[in-house]
Amino acid sequence: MVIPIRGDLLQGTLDLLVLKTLNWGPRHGYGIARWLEDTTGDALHIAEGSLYPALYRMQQRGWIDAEWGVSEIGKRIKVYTLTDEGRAQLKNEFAQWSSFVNAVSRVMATS
Amino acid sequence: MVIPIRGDLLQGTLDLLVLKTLNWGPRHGYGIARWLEDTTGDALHIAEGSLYPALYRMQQRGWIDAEWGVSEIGKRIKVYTLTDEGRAQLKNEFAQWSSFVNAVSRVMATS
DNA sequence: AACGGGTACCTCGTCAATCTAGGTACCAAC
DNA sequence: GTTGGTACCTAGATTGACGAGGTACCCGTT
Repeated sequence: MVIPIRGDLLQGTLDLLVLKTLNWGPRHGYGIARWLEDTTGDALHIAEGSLYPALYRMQQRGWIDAEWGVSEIGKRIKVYTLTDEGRAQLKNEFAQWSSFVNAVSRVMATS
Repeated sequence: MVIPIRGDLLQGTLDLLVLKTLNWGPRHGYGIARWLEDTTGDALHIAEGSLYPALYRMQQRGWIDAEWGVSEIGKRIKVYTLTDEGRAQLKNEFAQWSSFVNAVSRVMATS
């Protein structure tokens, strides 16, 4: 049974997930969503209405670069690449995430 | 060094933390915040502007009961108690949280 | 007497981010 | 010719956390 994950849990983590995905190499938006869903066994669902605004934000912040290209099957795609700033941000966000998970775990583990 | 935790990470998790706190027994709002900050070594900061609205929401949803009382030092306090529904919600939210952390971990662990 | 600081509650307005539901476009398969 | 997949986008609604403010009482210090 797959437990549905509420959207507000994703809040503040979507960027981290996207940055991590792009750390493996350039990818286009749709591909990022598919990759994330695949590697989490569909535990995460990446809504397009969340993803595209997020990609836009991250581009504005200089974390990723974008350029138009063509996919293997001939579709017009926008390919995103991690910048140096993006790599720094990834490191940063992962540290925050770890620290947060750690804190919550400490609470949940109390007895 | 303490890594500051962005507020959006807390989004969707504050309820879980409060429910878990109340699972140890009745507590008042201010006390809940202090307990959470203490047990996480101040990794989490519970803002009152987040906490009190959250308590109100959870009461409306039937997860917690509230009644006025007096603290050990004579202050007027509002004491919250977990309901059966709240206990069910705690179980539910913890399952979702675990599932989510698991999914993110799988992404972050890829190599 | 005045002040700062701790306990304890509350609310208003702002902000940020996700999601739903729509839309466009092309192509392959049935 | 209609469904379904790939691939992009946006507008509006909703939600929740937060900062900043306020009230009230008490204690200890200046």
